[in-house]
Amino acid sequence: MPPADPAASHARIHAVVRRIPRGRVASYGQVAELAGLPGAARLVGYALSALGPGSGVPWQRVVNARGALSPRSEPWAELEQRRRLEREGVRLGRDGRIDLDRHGWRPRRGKK
DNA sequence: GCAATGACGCTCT
DNA sequence: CAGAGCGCCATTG
Repeated sequence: MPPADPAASHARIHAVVRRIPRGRVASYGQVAELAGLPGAARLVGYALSALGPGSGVPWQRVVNARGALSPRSEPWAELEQRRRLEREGVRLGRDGRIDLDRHGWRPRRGKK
């Protein structure tokens, strides 16, 4: 399969994040893998940051592999993300970490 | 077109 | 457990 176009990868990531159900979180690496870009965790973060408000993408459900939120250019967003997740039923530990064992998204290979 | 940067991940020391 | 190094792809100067 030929290499995917830049815009395609972007769209794939976008689609994967959108399928994350409420109350669950997925890691960047996981999203990247599902998007067909294994090992490109950075791309996910970059793609999301490049997006923006109103994109319809629940970016808040994307956290790092440790289940913690990633500091962004502006610290406000981190708090916003945490607040949104808690509102969806996701509880954070004392260290601000999410129990992936409990809230980690387990995609179904329904893909075909 | 090259170099630097960025919401990351994994392995090794 | 903490720190450093390498890989990954796209965007920007």
